[in-house]
Amino acid sequence: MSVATVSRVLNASAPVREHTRERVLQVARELHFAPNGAARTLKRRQASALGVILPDLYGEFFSELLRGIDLEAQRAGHALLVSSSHHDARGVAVAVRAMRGRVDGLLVMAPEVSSASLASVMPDGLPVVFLNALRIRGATAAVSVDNMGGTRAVVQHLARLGHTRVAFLCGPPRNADAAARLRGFRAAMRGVHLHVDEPFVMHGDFTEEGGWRAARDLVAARGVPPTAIVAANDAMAVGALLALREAGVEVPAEMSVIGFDDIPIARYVTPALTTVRVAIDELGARAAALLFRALSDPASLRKPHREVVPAELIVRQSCRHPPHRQRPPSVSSVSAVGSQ
Amino acid sequence: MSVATVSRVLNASAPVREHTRERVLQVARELHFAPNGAARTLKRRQASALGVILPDLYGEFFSELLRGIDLEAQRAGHALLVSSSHHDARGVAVAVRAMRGRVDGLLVMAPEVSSASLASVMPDGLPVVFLNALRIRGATAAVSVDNMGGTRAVVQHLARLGHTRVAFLCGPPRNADAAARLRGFRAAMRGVHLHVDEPFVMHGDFTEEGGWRAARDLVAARGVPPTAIVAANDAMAVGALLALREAGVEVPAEMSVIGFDDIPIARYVTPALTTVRVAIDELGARAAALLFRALSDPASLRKPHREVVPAELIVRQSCRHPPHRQRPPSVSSVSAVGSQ
DNA sequence: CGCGCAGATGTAAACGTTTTCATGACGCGG
DNA sequence: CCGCGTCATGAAAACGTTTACATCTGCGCG
Repeated sequence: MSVATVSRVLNASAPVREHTRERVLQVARELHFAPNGAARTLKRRQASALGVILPDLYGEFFSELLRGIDLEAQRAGHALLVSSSHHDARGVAVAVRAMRGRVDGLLVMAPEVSSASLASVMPDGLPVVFLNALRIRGATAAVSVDNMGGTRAVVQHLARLGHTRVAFLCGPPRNADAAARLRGFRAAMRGVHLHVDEPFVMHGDFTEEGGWRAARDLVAARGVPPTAIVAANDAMAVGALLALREAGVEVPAEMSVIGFDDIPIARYVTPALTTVRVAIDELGARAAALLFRALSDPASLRKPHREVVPAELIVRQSCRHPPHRQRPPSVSSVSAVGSQ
Repeated sequence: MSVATVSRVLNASAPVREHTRERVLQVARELHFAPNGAARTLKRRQASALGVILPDLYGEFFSELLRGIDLEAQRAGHALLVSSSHHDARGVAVAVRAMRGRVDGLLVMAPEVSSASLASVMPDGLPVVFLNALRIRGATAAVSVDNMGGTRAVVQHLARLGHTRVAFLCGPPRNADAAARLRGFRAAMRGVHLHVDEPFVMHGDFTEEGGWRAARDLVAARGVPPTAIVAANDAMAVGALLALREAGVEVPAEMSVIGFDDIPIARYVTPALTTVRVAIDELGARAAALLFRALSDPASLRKPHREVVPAELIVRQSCRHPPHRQRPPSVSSVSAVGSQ
């Protein structure tokens, strides 16, 4: 029998007489035959795979993200071609080139790469959905976290508790999420008529150690300390918690700490971390779903599409009202206490 | 100019005159040309990709594993084709078939699939390295964690502290790691001449909730309780910690708890969890390295090769010597205290 | 009884590369 | 001046599928 018949049997793409069908299947089983994916992709012009380009794979964030993507891809019968450790535009470009012809679409997360250079390395004719990226020039789709809303919730929560001197621990300078969270913080502080003390805006890098260093410096600095620290992510908040404990500053009695992301660890630190929950798996799933939509309806990519996954405040034990000012007893102090 | 020349320029596979080379590159840039991966794979008979088949993607374990694999694959210029959620033999078979012709080798983790059925679904002619699997029949390679050594260290630690009544929280019944850890526990207990009380061997499922349930039942049971709980993984140990706190049992004063894996959370729970550290990323990296070795030297797959990554006891705060027996004061009690 | 038609199967082209072989140009030694 | 080796390039086959088209076999209907 001919290769064509075999193909028809295996794909059920055309009627084949029962007798020959059986024989083909039997022989296929005997020879452990499995079709060659590359040839199939080449001919069909569809790879049944999605390319995923990530800056890194370290930590729970990426694990969750991948899980969300995989869930959606699996449902559509697609595999995932994953490539990580691409921090700069060149790295992303290399990864994209390597994926050409082996995937049907691309999910790209490169929070540290500028919008312009990202757009310039994207292949034409391959649908792309960006994750957590800066606003991308040109007609593209993107899914991102509601960083502004999340930080607004944080600031409003602290303001309600009575905090006025609030410090902010930034993420890496060129990171899109980090930048958005700082912007959100500033805007929200304006919104509740609070002043942002510039020395209270500290540099960090999204790592635990960075948070630890920043908090250590903060409590060591002279001058009136803040009563609350807002970290741009949970890892830094956890580091800050550690530094504060080492410095003998009690949380939340003397200092409130609040994070962002709600990584699993947040529940387990002492005191449990008040933070902003982001459904990271949903971020991935939504991005994948968006990509599939673009695949089935290429016209939908014409107009830029942007989705935002919500960020929700999770109140735990690391925030409380600020401590009373420690002043020599006086009329003004008493009245301040009385005003609570 | 011809396609052949273009191919030679892009791969630097044969001398091309400088002038034509320039021209080819220029045009390629203009057209944003990128070679088609499927066609390349088909012709070259090498995909520059590794297939990774996992049971799941949930939690830090897989994130770390993938990171280790990716690190090694990246070094060799290979991409990763990831497929997860394959718990049974059929699921693995489907994934394997889908990867045929798109990868150069396979990394398979299927701790719940029996060795025989796993062997039967593996394609011939494609190198495979198993992760954390039961002993596979036939000539294959595998990398696994030193579960026996890890549990031995745990038991010896507890024995040194003076524990005699030790409970064990099993993982899922058909899971290879879970089984090995239980076997290791029993063997080690025999090794230190301690009796394993069968009611103290509790069923679990590697989840936090499973650990919580088991610990709750344990303290609610009548009879003399154990003085230490060994969990087959950290997630269950964390759940047990929670259940004990809820039941008012103090850890480590009244009960010691010890885990396995050293997931990041372990450091942050209160009390910090004593556990066994496994370099999960190394597990992945070693498996990938082994696969690459097999690729460059197919003969090396002839003889089965097995690697074991070490497991190291990490002492934190969740284990202490057992509490003194609470008996009505008597001569024997006093002498027991005196004997310490 | 012959023609057309439907259903089953074979043939061959095409997908986009890589690579072998052939061809042409060129310089050099005989 | 010719033959030969070397270097650059073109032509074409091959990789393993899918699929449009051709072919063949019956069968029903005019």
